[in-house]
Amino acid sequence: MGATKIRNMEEFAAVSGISRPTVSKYFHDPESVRASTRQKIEEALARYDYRPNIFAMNQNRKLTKNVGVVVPYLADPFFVEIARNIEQSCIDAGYRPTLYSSHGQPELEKDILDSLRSLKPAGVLLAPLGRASDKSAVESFCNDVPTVLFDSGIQKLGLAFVGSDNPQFAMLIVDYLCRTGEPPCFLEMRTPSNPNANKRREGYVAAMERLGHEPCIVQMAGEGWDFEEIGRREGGVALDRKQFKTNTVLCSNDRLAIGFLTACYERRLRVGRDTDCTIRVAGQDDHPFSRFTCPPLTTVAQDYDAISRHAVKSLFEAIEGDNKPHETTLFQGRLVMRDSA
Amino acid sequence: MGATKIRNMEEFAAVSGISRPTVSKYFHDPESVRASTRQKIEEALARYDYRPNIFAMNQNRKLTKNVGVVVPYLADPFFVEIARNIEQSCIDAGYRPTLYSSHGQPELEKDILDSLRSLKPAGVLLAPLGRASDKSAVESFCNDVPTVLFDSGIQKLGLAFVGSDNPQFAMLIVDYLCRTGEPPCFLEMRTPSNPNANKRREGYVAAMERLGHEPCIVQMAGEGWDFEEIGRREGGVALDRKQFKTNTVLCSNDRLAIGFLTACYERRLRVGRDTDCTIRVAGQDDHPFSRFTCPPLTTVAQDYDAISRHAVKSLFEAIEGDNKPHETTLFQGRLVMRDSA
DNA sequence: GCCAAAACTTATCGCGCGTAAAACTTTTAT
DNA sequence: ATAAAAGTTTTACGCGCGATAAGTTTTGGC
Repeated sequence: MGATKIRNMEEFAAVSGISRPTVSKYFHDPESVRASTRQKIEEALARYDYRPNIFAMNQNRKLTKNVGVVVPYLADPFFVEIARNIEQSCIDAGYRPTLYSSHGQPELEKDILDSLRSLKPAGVLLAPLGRASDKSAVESFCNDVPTVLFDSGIQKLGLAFVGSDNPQFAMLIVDYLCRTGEPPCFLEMRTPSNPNANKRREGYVAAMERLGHEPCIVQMAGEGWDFEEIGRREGGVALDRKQFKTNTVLCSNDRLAIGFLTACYERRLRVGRDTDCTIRVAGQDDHPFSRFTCPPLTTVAQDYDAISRHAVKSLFEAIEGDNKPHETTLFQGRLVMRDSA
Repeated sequence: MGATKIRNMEEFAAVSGISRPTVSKYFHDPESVRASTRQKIEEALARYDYRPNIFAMNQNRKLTKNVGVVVPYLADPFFVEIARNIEQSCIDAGYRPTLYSSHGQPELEKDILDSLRSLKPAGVLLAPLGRASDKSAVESFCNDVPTVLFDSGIQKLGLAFVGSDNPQFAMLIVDYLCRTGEPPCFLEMRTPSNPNANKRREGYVAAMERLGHEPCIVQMAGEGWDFEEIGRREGGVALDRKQFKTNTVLCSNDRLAIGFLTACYERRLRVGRDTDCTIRVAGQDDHPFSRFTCPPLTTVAQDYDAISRHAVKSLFEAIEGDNKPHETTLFQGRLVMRDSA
């Protein structure tokens, strides 16, 4: 450590024996300067630990190194997992990710996009609220800022969409459930926040028809993102009303399933595939907690890793010039057999 | 909307009929200008929707309006809940919160603090990793940036510490468990990441001794933040080894309890307070999922709301000049009786 | 209506860096 | 060896705003 403190790039350039514009170039892209120059700068960097003023940098740069990551509901560990992967990929690529959660509130989502604009981000990875999103706000945002949508797509907005092949999810697990017992009923919210729910229902219906079974869809009342509570309360109502025509229930997602398992427990129904069980329950997503429900939840795993990796890749390709048309990438689910079905 | 686009404060001042320095003053604090002036500016604001360049603002201001919020592990919905409250309080106070998660990695925590420095935040709300934190890094950060610690305190670092009265948590639930059945054994990790765990153990021991029972502490192997899996795997080992001297297990926190419930399920142990149950399990925290375990988990609720509210309040008081000495504020827990104990 | 205080205007500087142009130096290719 | 290419230095300007000083207008209390 040098004793003198470096106050700005001018001073740092002086102690490293390089001119300021070249130093500036170095910070923009270390590879863009000659190796001998780079070495000089890095030696000075080690001795004085100077760091460019981030505000002054971003003020004049057309494009900052900021990347916004927006998820609809951070209380869902699924999104935390995705966010963690995305953040890491961004850092590795030399960008500064910032995480935002809409917390299920459309107003907040709008505010986030609004304040994100003023950060002049190089790009944004956005998982929109879905049905509740202010479409025109999202659309105008996508027009202004390079944005890749993930998890839940809105029309063909943004540079690309990366998500899961939801119909395949449903088909995969319907297949499994039919092979191993009675065909499943489908439990979902009447007005799901997330458009993926519709794809999953359609996948369920298609799979059932293909296998020659009549679909049985049970829809629950309730709004918002409090899925577990809705699954418990309204799923319980459905149980009491005997709305399930078979002993097998496929939930639209794991969080509903977790709540529904509680409803079953409250009614002393044994859940599982053993002979002494009266009901089978399955979910979709492989929520981090599904491993720990009682019984552990059989489900279809989203490929968190592939989704986050590909979303980041798409964004950076677009930022760095590749002018591709809008592309939708969907990843397959993987069956996770546990004890609940 | 006016047709002409406003490029900077100069132009905006022109269309609003006010001088630039006064407009600047307005954006710094709307109350600091005359009502008639404020009205003129706000009318122009409605017509032209100009927003000051955030980078130029922060470059010259001694203090930005940025507030950093750092949590150790976002995959734990407890921290999401706290973060959500804190974010809202900051926004209401006119600040810009930014959320970071250390994701259980000490290196990442250090990086976050490092990059936070360069954002010149007005203040930071930090829930450190705890035992794994780089103490000297946290200390030097606290010396440079107004920081309020929460959840897990490190010595007397920072402006203040806001958390839960952990000994009281343990006493509260030990009391309850003893009143309603056999005295509890205490299940925890051998090397807990979080210093709160030690306080809880001490509270447990004190409460047991006060009630004339011999403490029984079962410690589990395992490192990291994967509490549920540790509770399941190592809790299961403890069950198999019959390490619990009574039929009641108090877990150091809810996430361990959630995993431990799975371990019980795997061994076909009925958990609860009914006569046909063989084991009672309780947790501490009132994790958002505890309502949905099977059986629902009896626990001690952290006062999320009070903690987040008071942490933000402490920070803003300190920022706005009150030069108080370091103050520790602990909130009481509330017993949440469910079916597991 | 007077007068001091408060609020505003005008003018000017500085922040730390990006960026561009022109002259210069080093490296690479022929 | 020579020319071309690539990298570097010097010089200079601009970004959008914060901050300040000196002068002008408005306000509110009497």
